[in-house]
Amino acid sequence: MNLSPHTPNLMAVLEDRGYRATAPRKAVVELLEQKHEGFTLEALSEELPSVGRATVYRTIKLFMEAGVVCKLPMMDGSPVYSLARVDDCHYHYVCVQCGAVAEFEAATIGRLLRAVRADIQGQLVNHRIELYVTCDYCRADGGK
Amino acid sequence: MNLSPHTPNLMAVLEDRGYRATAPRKAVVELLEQKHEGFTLEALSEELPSVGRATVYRTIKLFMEAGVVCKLPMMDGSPVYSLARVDDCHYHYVCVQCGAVAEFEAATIGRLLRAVRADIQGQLVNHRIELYVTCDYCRADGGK
DNA sequence: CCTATAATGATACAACATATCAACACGTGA
DNA sequence: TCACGTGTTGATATGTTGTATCATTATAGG
Repeated sequence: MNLSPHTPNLMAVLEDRGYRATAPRKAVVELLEQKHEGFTLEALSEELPSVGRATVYRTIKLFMEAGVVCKLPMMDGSPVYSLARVDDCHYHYVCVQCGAVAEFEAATIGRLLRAVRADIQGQLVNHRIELYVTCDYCRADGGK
Repeated sequence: MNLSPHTPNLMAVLEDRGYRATAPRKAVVELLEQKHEGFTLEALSEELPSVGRATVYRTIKLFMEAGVVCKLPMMDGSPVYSLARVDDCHYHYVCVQCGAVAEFEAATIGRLLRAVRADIQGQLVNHRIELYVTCDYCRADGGK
């Protein structure tokens, strides 16, 4: 893993996985590097009129397979996408108002999972933990 | 709260909330009481050809508002619905193979949230925790 | 039994996402 | 440089999940 936080070379991630560095993909990457937290694919696509919608979805899917982009559900279930900056296991918290996504890492969670494993039937294969917050910026806005 | 585990009187839940006990709703309830774990609304609707799709969705929505039915995302984001049997705060684990849903309660989670609150910016307003397992039954099937 | 209102269901629509497929771009080997 | 095979694109159609609309019907309560 050689993703440097905040400035991963996204195009290289794709090339390392055997994909070509095409113009449409570069356009997606360029946008991604700017608005890398808490975006929707429809918005992304609208901001890239030169790139087909299908290609935007496909490119993001490649990044998800590479573990570089995460998709998470808002409280109502609608999807938000986010660039992952921490390379290994991480969790997200999302602002319920503006959709901004941040990551956190909690050693506590490992302990939680070990404790929970005893309480459930079956073999734990995965888990999902999402926190929903009002971010400081939105709180300062006074709910505007 | 007077939901007796495993056999809640679902129709009464609706009536307590001011809704009528109509025939379509009774049909939904009857099915719900049988296959109460890990179902999709499309499947539910298909099994109730006498009830309109919209009514199935509407009825389940009422149960969700009453806290009696939960909607949770599978690992790929697709929704699964489940009857809630425990009345207060509870969490779910889902079999990734058959979609069966079970509930668990972990005191640990309260501690987790308190610990995490210090690690994140913003005000925690909600959270989501889902565990994905291979249930004993599916494991016995040998991945069939 | 009448009437106001809740509820239904057919249909259309919306949001999010993938499948199809002809046209195109790209790298490579001749 | 050309030709070829394959990866890629984008327009379009389709799929999935869910809600809005609205004319019609059912229901409860006087």
